[in-house]
Amino acid sequence: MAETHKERTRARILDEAASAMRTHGPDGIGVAALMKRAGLTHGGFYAHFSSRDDLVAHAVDRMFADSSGMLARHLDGAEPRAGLSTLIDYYVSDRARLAPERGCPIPGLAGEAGRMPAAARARFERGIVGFRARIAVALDAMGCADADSLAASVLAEMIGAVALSRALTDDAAASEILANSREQLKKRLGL
Amino acid sequence: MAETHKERTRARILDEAASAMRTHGPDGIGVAALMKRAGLTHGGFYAHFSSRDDLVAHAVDRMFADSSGMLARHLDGAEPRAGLSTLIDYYVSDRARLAPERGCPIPGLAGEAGRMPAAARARFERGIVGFRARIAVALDAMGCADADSLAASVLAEMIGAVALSRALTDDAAASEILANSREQLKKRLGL
DNA sequence: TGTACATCAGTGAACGCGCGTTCACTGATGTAC
DNA sequence: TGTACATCAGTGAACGCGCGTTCACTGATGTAC
Repeated sequence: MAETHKERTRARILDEAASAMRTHGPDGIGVAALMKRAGLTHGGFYAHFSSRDDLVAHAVDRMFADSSGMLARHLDGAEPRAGLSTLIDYYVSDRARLAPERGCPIPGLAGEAGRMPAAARARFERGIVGFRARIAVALDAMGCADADSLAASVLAEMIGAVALSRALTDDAAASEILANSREQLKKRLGL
Repeated sequence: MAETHKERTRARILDEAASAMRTHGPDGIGVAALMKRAGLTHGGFYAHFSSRDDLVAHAVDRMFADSSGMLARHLDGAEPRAGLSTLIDYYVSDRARLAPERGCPIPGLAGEAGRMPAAARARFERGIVGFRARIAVALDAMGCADADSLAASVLAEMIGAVALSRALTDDAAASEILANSREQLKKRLGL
């Protein structure tokens, strides 16, 4: 069935919310500013979401939907070693560091996930668990004995490196952190 | 010289601010609530800090002072392998996961560091660089060839694992993430 | 095909509230003589 | 040692502002006949 006008509007609001929240955090954008970005007035917000908390929860889903598509593009149907290698290069990168408004929300928001409203937090958790599982599947296909445990460790370094690099103001130092972790990650995995 | 009454009061405000901000983020506590926690009324705040941004900057310093003391306790004067091993066990732990209000601010705040006011961000960056350097010194003393690069990678996994574990609501899963990373980190470093 | 009407996405003014900040004031403390 | 006075940490009322939320209304859209 075709997407209705209302569904398209809602998607537009969610896109803007996901983008703003990845950059500025869950409290980083207000209802009025968000609706303005979506080309609407603030009063109309409540035709689409029951409250701001409701928006945050759905925005988290929206962010992980993007993230999941990115994982699929690298891992699905690819040879596992090659897939993981390109995933690491893509994820632990200056592109990711410099464009927090797009891509995976974990590096920017993991620290605040515990303070999110309950519904948003639960969806964030689901996103993390899913990400880790995708990596574990690839490691398992590579013949890793402790794929699950290693997947968690790899995810931790990936998101830790991106988060650290974003916290630095020195561009060269930030870039170097990422290069280090790409190298160390691939070395650990024998890629 | 003895600490004056005013200095003691200021330290009390900073302690409360550091504790609240580690848990609730830089915007997580207001001036009024903070001063109440310190046993004062909100108007007195401006006798100690020129603005809320000024407070945040000094609170970041306060957090890293605690963190630096913790590093010194584990690494200074200890055999480097033993020091790093106990540091990893202490840092990547359920204790750290469950008590974000104390200890190192990096896992909880790295994602938001980029959005902090400039002065706070600069201090946060200094804290990260210092932490990494302490680990690098220990790795170098162990005879590591690429101590600097490895130190960044290790720090990334340490803070990534703690951040991930705090984002999970499932206690067992959160605890397991930490156990995984402790094991993987020590394995990588040959500890 | 053309008119009448119901629906409902979106408008924009208004609300109560908590925020950071200001400021005239208080009252305890410590120095001067 | 005792009194007079200056200092200044802390008080508490008030400010303007932006927030999330509500609500009476508008006007374009699509269906019924």
